[in-house]
Amino acid sequence: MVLAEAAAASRSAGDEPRRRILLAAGKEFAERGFEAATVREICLAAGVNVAAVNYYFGDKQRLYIESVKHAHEDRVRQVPLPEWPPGTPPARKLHDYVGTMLERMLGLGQPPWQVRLMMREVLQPTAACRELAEDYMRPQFAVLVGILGELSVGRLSEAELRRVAISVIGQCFFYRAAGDVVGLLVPREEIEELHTPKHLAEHVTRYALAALGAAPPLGVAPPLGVAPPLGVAPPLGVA
Amino acid sequence: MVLAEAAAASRSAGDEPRRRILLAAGKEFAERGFEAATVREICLAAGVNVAAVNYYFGDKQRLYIESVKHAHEDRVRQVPLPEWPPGTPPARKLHDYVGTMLERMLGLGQPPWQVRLMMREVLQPTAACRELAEDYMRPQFAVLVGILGELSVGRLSEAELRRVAISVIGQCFFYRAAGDVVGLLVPREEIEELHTPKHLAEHVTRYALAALGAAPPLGVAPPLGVAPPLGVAPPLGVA
DNA sequence: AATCGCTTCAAACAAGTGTTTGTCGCCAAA
DNA sequence: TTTGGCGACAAACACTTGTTTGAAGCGATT
Repeated sequence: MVLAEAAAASRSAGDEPRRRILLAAGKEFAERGFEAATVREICLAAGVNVAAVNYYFGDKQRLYIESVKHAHEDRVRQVPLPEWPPGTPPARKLHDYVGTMLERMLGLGQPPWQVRLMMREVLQPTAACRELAEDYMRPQFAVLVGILGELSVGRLSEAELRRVAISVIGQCFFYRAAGDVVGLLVPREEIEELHTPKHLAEHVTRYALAALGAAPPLGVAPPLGVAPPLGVAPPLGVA
Repeated sequence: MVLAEAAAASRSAGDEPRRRILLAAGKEFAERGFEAATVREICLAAGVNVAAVNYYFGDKQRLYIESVKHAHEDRVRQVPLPEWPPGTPPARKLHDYVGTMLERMLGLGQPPWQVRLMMREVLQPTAACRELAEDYMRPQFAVLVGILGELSVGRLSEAELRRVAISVIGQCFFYRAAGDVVGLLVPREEIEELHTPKHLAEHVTRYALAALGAAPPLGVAPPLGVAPPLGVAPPLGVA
């Protein structure tokens, strides 16, 4: 059909400039922030005319919103949460969860500007992106709280679980957000060796498990790897 | 002396506009970032002429650097680390350290823009402010690593201690940096009750102590307060 | 009174900003 | 072939930006 052809054309060739703008805008906004990024620079990088932004997105503000949404959805699609079969030990779920979160933040396979863009939003949310926080982050947060609830089998209140969840997320967040400063405090080779998503996931998970009494304290037993089965640790005697 | 009088005048009345500019600039830079903040707005808020910025600071860039330094020094002076007498239990030191850090970040007695300004620098350090990171943050970080070393009495390597230290700092950081998003995930009254510097300090400290085996796991024993003596917990039997 | 140095000010500057405009080329529909 | 509309473009628009300028204002010193 001619109509189908036209539609396809307007979505492939026709939307190619639109996607190029979205890509360039994401990088530029991430690196320089909304107000400092210039439409001209974005269009130059995208290889389109200045007027194209107005043509495709209306104005700079709406281009920004589209960029943030696009970046986040892209990132979540790239690194999804695994599906756990019933009966999966909560310790493994936690490990997977933390690993996924860190992979999203630190994963080197994908451009880093996407995360940086999100960081800006977290630090100072834009009105249009609160909905994104509501729609995406809240359910993710609930999953984590659920896992922690399984791990602590009723010993902690909902409020306490949320605090622990924030602690877990905060650690993951910090490794990315403050990466530059961390680089000033830790030897370079240590970062390259130990600050990979895999190693950090083990650390953050172990840290949480030990704090909850679901694993031995740090430095007491070999750190959990992928190989050894993850279960709830034997109850600890309390003084 | 006339000379002394003149010097005093040039440092009190004479530097009053300078200080007013520094104050207004700090707020403006913190809220909008370096490039988005405008010299005109700053001068309007400070009640001085636009040319004053150039007169007192040379240009916008140097005004920014001065603002960041001023804000940080001010904050550190407002909430200093306590002096610990020899023999102070490391668990108490950790509690004090975390409390100080959170008080600096969340303390309501002082304007919040100072911290926000620092957040921007941590997220994306400016060339001129790396020295600040070197001079101020590195020694502070070393103190924390030392405390954690005491707590784990040789069971952890230096690299592992640094990772734990980053975890502790990351949690404190996140409570401030992502405050707005946290507000979307946690009920309002829970924040007002539990997300105070004091309560959070207890949580972060307890979390770390439990992870290191220096306190019972979360939810097993009453949380540590100021009253009960803090010491190293009895060694834990390992499975 | 005259002079000097420091501070303040309104005004202007050149550069860069987001946005709009009118035109031109192109390709399918009539 | 003509027509119509869509997409791209250079040019211009109105505005804001950081910075500079030169002329005062003011008090203390000579």
